[in-house]
Amino acid sequence: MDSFHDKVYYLVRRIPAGCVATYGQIASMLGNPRASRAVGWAMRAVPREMNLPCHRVISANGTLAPDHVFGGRNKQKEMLAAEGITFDEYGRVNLNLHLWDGQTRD
DNA sequence: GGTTTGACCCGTT
DNA sequence: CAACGGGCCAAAC
Repeated sequence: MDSFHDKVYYLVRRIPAGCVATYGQIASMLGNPRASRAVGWAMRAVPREMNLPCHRVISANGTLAPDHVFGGRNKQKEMLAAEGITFDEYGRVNLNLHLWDGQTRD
């Protein structure tokens, strides 16, 4: 369990409810700020059976993942909203409000 | 072990 | 301002 994507799962799992993290941020935490793509790769590679809050992982500009990943267009949006995440009129997450500090602070 | 792809990011056209 | 391309890294084929 030392592979890159394994660390991604571990890190994503640490994201507290009501917070979101960006691919670049996670990649940077792993030590590869350029590995944002690899993070996205790990996300699409991880089975949904896993207890992984992938809905809390979004792109740097606040846009959520493509709908086909969650099987529903606003599916991810609903889950985030249920956790207290708010969106702007463009359907994007307010990173300034919910962006994860990188520490579970818990 | 080289090629392809992937839920990205950033700069340039 | 929207679209395109290049670049980065890691895993699957």
